[in-house]
Amino acid sequence: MVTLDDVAREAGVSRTTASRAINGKLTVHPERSAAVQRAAEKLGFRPNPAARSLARGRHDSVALIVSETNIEGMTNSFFAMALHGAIREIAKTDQQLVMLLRANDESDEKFLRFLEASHVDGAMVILESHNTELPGLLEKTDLPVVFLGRPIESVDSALSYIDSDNVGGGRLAAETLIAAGRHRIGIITGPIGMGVSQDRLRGFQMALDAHGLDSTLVAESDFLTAGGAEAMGRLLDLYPDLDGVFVMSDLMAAGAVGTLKARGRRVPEDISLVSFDDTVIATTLEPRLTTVRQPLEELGARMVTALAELIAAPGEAPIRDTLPTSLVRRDSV
Amino acid sequence: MVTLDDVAREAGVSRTTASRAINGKLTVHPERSAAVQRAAEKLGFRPNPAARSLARGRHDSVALIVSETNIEGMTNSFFAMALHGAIREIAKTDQQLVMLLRANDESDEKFLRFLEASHVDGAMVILESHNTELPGLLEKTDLPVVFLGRPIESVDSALSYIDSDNVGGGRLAAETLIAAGRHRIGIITGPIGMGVSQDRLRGFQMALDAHGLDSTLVAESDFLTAGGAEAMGRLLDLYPDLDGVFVMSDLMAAGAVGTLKARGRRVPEDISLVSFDDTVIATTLEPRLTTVRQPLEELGARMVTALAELIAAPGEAPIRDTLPTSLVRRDSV
DNA sequence: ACTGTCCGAGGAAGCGCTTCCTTGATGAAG
DNA sequence: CTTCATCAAGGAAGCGCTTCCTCGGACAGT
Repeated sequence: MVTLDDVAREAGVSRTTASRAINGKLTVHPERSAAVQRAAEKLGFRPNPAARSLARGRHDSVALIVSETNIEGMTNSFFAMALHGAIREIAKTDQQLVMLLRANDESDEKFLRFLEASHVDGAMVILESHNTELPGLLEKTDLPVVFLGRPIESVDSALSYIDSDNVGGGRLAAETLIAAGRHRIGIITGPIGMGVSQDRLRGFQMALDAHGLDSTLVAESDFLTAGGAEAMGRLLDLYPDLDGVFVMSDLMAAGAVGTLKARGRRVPEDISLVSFDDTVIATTLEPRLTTVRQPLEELGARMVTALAELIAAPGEAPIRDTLPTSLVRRDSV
Repeated sequence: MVTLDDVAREAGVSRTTASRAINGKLTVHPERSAAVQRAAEKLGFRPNPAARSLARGRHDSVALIVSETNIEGMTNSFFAMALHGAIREIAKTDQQLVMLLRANDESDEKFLRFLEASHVDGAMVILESHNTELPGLLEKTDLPVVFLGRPIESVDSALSYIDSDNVGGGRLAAETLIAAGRHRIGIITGPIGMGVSQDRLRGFQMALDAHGLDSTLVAESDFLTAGGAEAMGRLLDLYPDLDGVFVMSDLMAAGAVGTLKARGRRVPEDISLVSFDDTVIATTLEPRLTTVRQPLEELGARMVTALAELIAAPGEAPIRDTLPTSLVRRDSV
């Protein structure tokens, strides 16, 4: 850990002056100030916020008070539900949850610095399709990190993650469609670069192959509604005889159902559909979706406890937990 | 501020012993330990987390890394959109955002202690119908607090809040319906105990009164979908000749439209509807909703800056800002 | 040339807590 | 009765930073 003293020594000034320079006080000679800045930069100095708070009597942190119901209401997305589980679990400990925003246009370098400046004991990331670069980035830090969702990098790295049994979920979806008597079964995946997509696809294909069915009716998409609508169209164009489809998220399923209706295909009469997630969408859509449930709030909670374990025992083996998925039968099959 | 030294003095032991007792170390005589606990309780001692972090080299805080897109996707609720604005704004400063969960079953007393133990410089609350007790509770603390949404207590207190122009929004809704030639216009409100409900109702009634229309066709509800469906039914039962309705949230509008359809009323042919919020629901519903837009992300951002001002200048007058609402015309009028 | 100002810089104290090290007291062992 | 271990408790240092206070030097005014 680089302290202000180190910086002062490097710059050849007193700690007092270094402090002033770092804080942009005006009573310090420009030349020396520059020297301090240079030294700080060179050594990678990050002021310890705890020491600052103590000395200043100020904390530079504000609270957002979140009523439980605030987040209970957020049942409509993967992220929100996982967040709910995580916050609940944190509240049981005496830890604080600080939210760090990684802006879309922020450079990797800058974010890493920001993260280190935060002086947190560990970090968690809920992986969605848009932040797949984070695992690779966070590998560079030796801060304990837990991901919700298997990072694609996990095979040859020591990343820790909590995930649901996506392979099993994919198999479950496929078997449900097969059991319903379907045999031209397509699949709409999330970004194929994501671990979850690969795992679900694998489970799905294993099941179809085991039954001697064609498992190559694949359309890649993005987990979102519009993408699902578009991918469904593509699939239908290529395989007009489709009678079943596994869609990897409720959101995409909403889009897919729209396309299906627009093309005059009835669900489930003409084509059966199984989706994934079991968010509220699955119950509000017409027809209500048969979907593979992921225990999102549990995943969020487990992410928190896993991180605590990692912090308590650094250098141990990575934590990799898989929670079971289950099928929720409704009206779309 | 009560420090460990105060506790030690009160308990008649050394600071070292007090520290050990507080942290449950076993090398302290049970009797003295009890004395320390009593003293701490009596004085209301809360360990300063900054001092702890500094001494222990540990921070007891973990980060949740949130990509911007994570929360951009949360466009479907009042809370989520405001949160988005707030997080973005915080990221511009060097402050940290800590999320504090107020559990549904947590006592006021306990929460207040928890809040104080957090040692944050200030707090923010996004008011929704379920956490209306928070303003009254937080008045008891002298921590700077900013609410998003006018607390009902605001009239005779010094609470700070940011709100959208709900009176103007209510008027806007009414005038839109009147301009569409409607003259039996009902309204479905949120909980009437909430400031926002009162304000929107007031604006609505002012406009109807100005045009000599009956402004008493009121049904109270809860801002949620099911409530909206139910309230619409009530309104229809009482006033079968209704030809226009102002619904105070997109969520309730979704329910109301459902009821309307079920009863064979076409929107907007038979009855015009204006809602409030402009969340994604407004564009996904059939018909797409004409709705009063609140600048939710701006409200969230302004809440952050207001809090910063409050922290910087404590004891100043409360901050009360109102941001304009606007009408978004779609297909429901 | 002498005093008075002003400015930049450093010494040192101190923020509130934990913890190493030491000390005194007690009881067991020789 | 002395010696040792054992245990509870306190003294004091120190975590990394800010900031009050002091001080030396440069400069201007007389």
